[in-house]
Amino acid sequence: MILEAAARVFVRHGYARATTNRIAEAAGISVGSLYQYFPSKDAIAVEILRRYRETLLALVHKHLDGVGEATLEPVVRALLGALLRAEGIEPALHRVLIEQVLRTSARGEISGFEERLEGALADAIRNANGALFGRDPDTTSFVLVRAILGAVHAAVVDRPNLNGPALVDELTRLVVRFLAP
Amino acid sequence: MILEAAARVFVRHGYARATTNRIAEAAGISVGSLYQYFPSKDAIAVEILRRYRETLLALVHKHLDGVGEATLEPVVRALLGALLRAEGIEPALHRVLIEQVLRTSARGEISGFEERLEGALADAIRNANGALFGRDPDTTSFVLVRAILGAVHAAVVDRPNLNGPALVDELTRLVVRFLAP
Amino acid sequence: MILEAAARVFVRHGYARATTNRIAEAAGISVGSLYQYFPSKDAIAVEILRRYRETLLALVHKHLDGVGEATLEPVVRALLGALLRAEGIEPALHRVLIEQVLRTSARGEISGFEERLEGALADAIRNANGALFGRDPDTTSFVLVRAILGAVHAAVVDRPNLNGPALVDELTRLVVRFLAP
Amino acid sequence: MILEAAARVFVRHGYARATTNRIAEAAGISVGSLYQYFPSKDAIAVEILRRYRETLLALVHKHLDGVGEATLEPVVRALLGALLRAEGIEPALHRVLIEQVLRTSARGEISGFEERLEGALADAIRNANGALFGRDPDTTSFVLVRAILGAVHAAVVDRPNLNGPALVDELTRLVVRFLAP
DNA sequence: AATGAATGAGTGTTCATTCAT
DNA sequence: GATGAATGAACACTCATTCAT
Repeated sequence: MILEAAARVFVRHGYARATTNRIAEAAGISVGSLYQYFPSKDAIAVEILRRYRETLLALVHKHLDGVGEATLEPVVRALLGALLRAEGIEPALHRVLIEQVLRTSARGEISGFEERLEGALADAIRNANGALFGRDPDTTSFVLVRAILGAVHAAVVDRPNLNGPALVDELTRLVVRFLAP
Repeated sequence: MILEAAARVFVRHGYARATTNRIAEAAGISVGSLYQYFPSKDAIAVEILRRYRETLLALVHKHLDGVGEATLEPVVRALLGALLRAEGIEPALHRVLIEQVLRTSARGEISGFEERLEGALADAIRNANGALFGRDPDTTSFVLVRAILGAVHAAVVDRPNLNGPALVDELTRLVVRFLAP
Repeated sequence: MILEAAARVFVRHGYARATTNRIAEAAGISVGSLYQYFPSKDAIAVEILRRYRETLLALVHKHLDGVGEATLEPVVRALLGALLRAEGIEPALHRVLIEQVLRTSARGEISGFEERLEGALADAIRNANGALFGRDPDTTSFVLVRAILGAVHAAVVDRPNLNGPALVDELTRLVVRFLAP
Repeated sequence: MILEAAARVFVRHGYARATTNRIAEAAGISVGSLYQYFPSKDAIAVEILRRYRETLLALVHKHLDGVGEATLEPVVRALLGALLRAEGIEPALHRVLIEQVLRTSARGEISGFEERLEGALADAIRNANGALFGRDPDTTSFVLVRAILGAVHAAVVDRPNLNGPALVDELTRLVVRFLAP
């Protein structure tokens, strides 16, 4: 409850202007109670971000786990479609958390999300394509994860009305062509 | 002077802890004088971001203006290399501004940067490739701009030591393959 | 139990930072139960101080009751030794209570301790010395009680390693000479 | 101005309930201004105590500097009289500061006051009496300083109406007899 | 134009106390 | 009786902004 309320307040007011009293009010409790569940405002944001991150990672794993060489394209298409249909992404929340919380004390506790995605993708690549002859798998998955995250994120945040098949087509094409040997 | 000083203070302390007194001190003037040139702290950040944005756009235009079909790959490679060599990107400043300023009051005054990049890219695409038969140019440039921005930004911010030729190779491959008909 | 626990918490954290929850926890009960036995945090401190005061008074009486003229010095020496050996003084507790509790609401409920000591001493003086010709017994016992309390308290609190025979010698000398006719 | 106002508020409300806003109001300024002169509430109390301490030490030195063997009694009498006439002691302020401020962070910055008094007294003793044959000068001055501080302090705080000649007589007797060889 | 002392609303956080269970 | 979650007033402190000099 508190996390949901806090997420709403973060989205509506931004992190800096989301006062603990406002969050408590939105959660229908008192500030005092808020502090019985979370030791600080930062801790609330960190927990929201942690859960969000786990959700996304689970979604990615769910799609990539069964991937094989023949199935690369449909799997990528399904994953991207799921991401874009906001099954994983909560745009405004993601934005405010990434943009503002990371600046605060919590930096270190949160990092590693993209790195884990890169690892998951690198594994999937090896399973599907064998070696990308001559290409460094670390660099390849770094570029791909960050590029896709950038595009998906931008699509969800800045172009909510663009989420049509054309977008999935283009994103899928980007991935599949990039991963061709 | 004020803008340079403010940029330094933003980078060093983060937006929220960059007090106007600190900025004024770093600029060698008094707070009072600061407010004679900028009506608010936000206005300073907005102006920094505006200039930063213009610099990046100019860099992109400079590289794309002479692009022709035969030269797509070297041009892309040169542009990406320039971006990654921090000729355009100042990672820490970019991060603090994007991550923190946009949430504040200034949201609306700043947007449009990526859209203009997309326009520039779309033009270049048309000049170089003619039509990408059957593909929607808006969606294509949207995906490409956001993907590249995501990857370049991540590389500059999170992997300052990764900026080797392999990275440029992969990024160039991403672009060129994606733009193939 | 509650009082012992509270005393420990007062000593460890100071009065202001000794929360009622901490006290209850130290006592192995809940805050709610705490408030079934004491109406407020102050009341706990007052009761601790009251008992402490009674202990000290009893110690003084025990030594002074049998005093006679011939025995003044050994009695004084024994009493001072007992006080300094912490048979009566618990320095840290004394300090925190005296220094912090008295300021709170409880001022009036606690006073009278020194006055009763003065009375006890005045009686002992009369028994031992008869009249201190020409000297006002009230002033004399006031001065003596406060001087000794000051010195003993300082010794226990500030000079725990000074509690040797030399200290008792000097204190005894102070008392005996002062009470000489 | 701030220190005077703070002293008044400390005395009236006690340290814990002396809010910085109250102090600022009493000083006729805003909280913000308060913090331009002192970095914290504690710092204000520490500075008050420091000045108070210096005043007292100066008073003691002024009286003891010219002491000689023959003049011990009149000098002691004059000093005690001065102390009791509140030339040096501000009872309520002293109490609240000693009792409450020392518990806070400032402990270390303030200590040493009594020790310096002991040193001053020890010097005076040597000048006046030569050696107190066989007695440890450190213990002697410790006992005397703490005893006198205790008695004088109590007189000023608890017996404002007792400050008559009889009190000075008794205190002087205490000192002179104690210092006799 | 330049200064910088002054402002005061606003923040995160604490903790004595209450009361439904 | 016992519990402990809930309360919310209160606090120290910050900082964007103003304005008299």
